[in-house]
Amino acid sequence: MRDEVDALVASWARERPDLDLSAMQVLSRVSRLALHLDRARKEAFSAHRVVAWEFDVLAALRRAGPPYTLSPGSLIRETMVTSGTMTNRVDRLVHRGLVTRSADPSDRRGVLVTLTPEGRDAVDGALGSLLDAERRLLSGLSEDEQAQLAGLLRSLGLSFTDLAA
Amino acid sequence: MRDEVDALVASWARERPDLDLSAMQVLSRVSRLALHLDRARKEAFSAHRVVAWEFDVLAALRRAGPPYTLSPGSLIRETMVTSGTMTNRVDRLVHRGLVTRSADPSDRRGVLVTLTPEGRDAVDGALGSLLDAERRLLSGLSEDEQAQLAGLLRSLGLSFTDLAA
DNA sequence: CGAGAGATTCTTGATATCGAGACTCTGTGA
DNA sequence: TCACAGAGTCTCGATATCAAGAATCTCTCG
Repeated sequence: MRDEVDALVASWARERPDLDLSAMQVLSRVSRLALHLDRARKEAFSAHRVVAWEFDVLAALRRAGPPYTLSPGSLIRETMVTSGTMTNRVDRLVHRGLVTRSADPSDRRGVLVTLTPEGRDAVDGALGSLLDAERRLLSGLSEDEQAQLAGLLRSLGLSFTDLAA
Repeated sequence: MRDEVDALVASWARERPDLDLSAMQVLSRVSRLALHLDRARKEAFSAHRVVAWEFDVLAALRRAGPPYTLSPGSLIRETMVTSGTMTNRVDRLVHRGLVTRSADPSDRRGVLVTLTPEGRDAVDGALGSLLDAERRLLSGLSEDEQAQLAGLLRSLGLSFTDLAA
């Protein structure tokens, strides 16, 4: 079976027969899959009145374990966004009652963001729907294939970050 | 070697031992790789004074072959953005002199977007840098592994779009 | 002990996106 | 032929992001 990326590469090959396009076969598929995945996540979250960026923040707090508290700096590192973005996100989550913001008693520069019970319910529900949706999306691959794919993606990601460093 | 996703899954497993997290092993890696890839693309394009969204539009026109002309509707389908976004993109590319906009002689509702020689130079240069960067990012995998990965991603993508339909 | 480098968070302004709806034009069916 | 459903494009308002810099506080080192 041919997919969109095969078509993409074929049209580049027609116009630029001088180039080696093999890298596209892998990396264009990664980008396209990520796009489709974003839409699927959005869909999965909608039943829980949560959008993707909210989930990212709430999930980081949930994963931290009780008392479900992290600094904005930790949240920035976990979610890979800038500090301005995180300030804005925390503001809106406070306004929705899903997290609270309080002063860090041990560092007067610092702030602590804590999940409320409502926030915890929201993230737990959304995670369930997300995992259901993801399993459905992966159902076309056998377990062996899924494991193989996870392994190759791990290798690729590790060599990415090595190159960046 | 462990990566960030192994750590992510491990912390979810600690907090939610009741859930089956295997799907994350594949799909979280896809999302994260796409993020890193976006940054690498941006970097590769910068030498040619092109940003990613500009490349996406110019590349669609370049792939179409002479006379390098497409309708906004075709560009929307190629680049997977909304019509409002495409209007805005074409406006700015016209302003930069990389494309022209003209009336479609055969349909008075229609518009034709055409690559200028400057646009063609820009996209050809950017494509070269992009492919160089992508090959570097993939250099950690053997050719066999790259082919295997491309094949698995193709299967996954095809089953995605089947499910969406 | 005090100065300055660094950490932490927030503010501001520029940018780019989406979604919904407006507008114009095409082409078909009665 | 003429209404009208639908295609194609654009406008507008809401939203979210980033980058750069300001403001505040900590802590090391001379």
